[in-house]
Amino acid sequence: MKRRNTPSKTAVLSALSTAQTALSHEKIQEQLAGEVDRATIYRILNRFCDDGMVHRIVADDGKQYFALCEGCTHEEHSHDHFHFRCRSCDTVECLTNEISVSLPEGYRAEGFNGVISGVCRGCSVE
Amino acid sequence: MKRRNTPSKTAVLSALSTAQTALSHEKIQEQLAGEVDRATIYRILNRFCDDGMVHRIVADDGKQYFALCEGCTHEEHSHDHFHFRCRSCDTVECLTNEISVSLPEGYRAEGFNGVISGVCRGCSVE
DNA sequence: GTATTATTGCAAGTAAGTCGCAATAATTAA
DNA sequence: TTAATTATTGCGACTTACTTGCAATAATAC
Repeated sequence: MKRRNTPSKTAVLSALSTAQTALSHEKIQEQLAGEVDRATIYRILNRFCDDGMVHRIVADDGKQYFALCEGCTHEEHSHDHFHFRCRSCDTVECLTNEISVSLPEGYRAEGFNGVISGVCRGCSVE
Repeated sequence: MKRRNTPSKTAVLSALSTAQTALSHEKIQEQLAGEVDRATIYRILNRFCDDGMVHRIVADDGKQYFALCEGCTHEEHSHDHFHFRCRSCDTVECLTNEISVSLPEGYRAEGFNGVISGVCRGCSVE
């Protein structure tokens, strides 16, 4: 199944690449209000994840956040870093620490999802 | 607000303490089918979390899982350990590694939620 | 330009979790 | 032991995040 370039896809991609943080579907929809359908945004994001361009973070609020992959090839992904979600402004950002956890014998790891929540710098200053 | 002992509360508690793993609301409901109402189970679990008897894990499937706290006092909680969710049998269990992550200046951590997903021992053998 | 088929928009559906409210029952005090 | 207080329950309705079916649209390849 070959991918096609569409205005919607471009719009979502540019929203993601402009953002300094990971974006929820909601935030993306706000930016693209009127331009792109809700369901389409979801589908585009899922495709991006399937293609390994974007990684999906499931935060402790149960919602999905999306961030462009940096320094990942299609074969080699390293998303073993934490994310921080601010409980005040609901912003999710990538932290730089890479973590490795050793699993018990016989376990196979496929995905890593680490989120620390609390209050970010901006919100604790105010 | 003082807590009361009820059969429902006891039932949920015993489900949690019998289990070797963290339980989803769904799993608990299965066990208590007909005995306790859906909403009541949710409320009991939330109360347990508020009281610090139970910790809540939000897995990468976006669902909540609950596990009894071990070795936590009301004042001092340490839940900085990872969890493992098997994508095949959907079981969530606690791992023993404790992790500490350093945050950037000005950030305050309040919650930790780390889940590694993959295939557990039981499922990879079969 | 035409054919192929990925992608879109819309509407409806699903699933997890919450909430209001009246009824019930655990606790406390009499 | 009984009566009063109020935490808890059950029910139903609701919200929110996300998915899906389907017909229409529009990228791409020839």
